[in-house]
Amino acid sequence: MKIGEISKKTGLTIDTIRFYEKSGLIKRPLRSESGYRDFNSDAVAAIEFIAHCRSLDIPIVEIKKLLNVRSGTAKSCRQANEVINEQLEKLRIRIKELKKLEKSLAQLQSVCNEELDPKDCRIIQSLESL
Amino acid sequence: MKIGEISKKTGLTIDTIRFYEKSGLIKRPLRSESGYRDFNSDAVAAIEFIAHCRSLDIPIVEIKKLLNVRSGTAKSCRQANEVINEQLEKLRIRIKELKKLEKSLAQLQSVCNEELDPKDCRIIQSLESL
DNA sequence: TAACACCCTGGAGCTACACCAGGGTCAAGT
DNA sequence: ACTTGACCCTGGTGTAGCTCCAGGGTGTTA
Repeated sequence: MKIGEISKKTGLTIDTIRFYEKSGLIKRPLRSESGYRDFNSDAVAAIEFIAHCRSLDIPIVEIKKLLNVRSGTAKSCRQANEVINEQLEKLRIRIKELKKLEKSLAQLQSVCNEELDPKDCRIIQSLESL
Repeated sequence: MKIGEISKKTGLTIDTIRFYEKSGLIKRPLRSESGYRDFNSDAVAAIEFIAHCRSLDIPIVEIKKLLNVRSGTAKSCRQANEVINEQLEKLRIRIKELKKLEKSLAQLQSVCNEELDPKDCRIIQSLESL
């Protein structure tokens, strides 16, 4: 399969797929006579695997670990568990942070919703001291 | 005030303050004979304002708009309201996305918490197809 | 043979900084 | 006078995960 077909199949852009190759996430595919990349079905499956991981916002370094488990390079799936656990923990922390931010911004939003002279805007005033 | 003092006062790193200067967020300060930056109290207030905005995760381009309102360059505070509204909206969308992600990851976490042979790990299996 | 869709490489740009090397400055202590 | 240590300077590189671009080759169809 050519890169454009993979792109359509996975929803990743062509640039992204090339980027994954350059980052060592996927093996360098065979090339046609004209130099076009030619992906076999294993490669396609790997790329789809990666796309699924990215849709869960798993960072590339972590995906590499998952790929090691997937390929059987790792002897157990412990690393996969670790990756998911860590990601989930970070995500939950992040959500808490964002909720705090939401409160702060909502508070800020509430203090002025008119078109005042800048000097009188309580948003700006609040941001001075907070 | 020298940059190190500002740094301690605001909690921003020295690099960050220099970065704000380079990005045009703050005016270039006067220099002492030896070439050290020397910030006056207006500059300090501006930097604190920026620090407060960043603590709310407002991006630098948006902070520029707020600074225009703050300085009275804008005639009303409409832009400030817009910035806060937009940020809040984006934030709420982001929180929703992250909650979905959390569900997905939690689901994934639940399917395997052992040390299995990689072939048998349901985390990996799930990531194949999703 | 022209048009058009597709592919290639290498490099720059994005965000908001952090970090580094290599060098100057300044005040205090000996 | 000299050294030490804390501070400051500039310019450049690195981070994550891509996106976009220029300048060029390839392949198929009319």
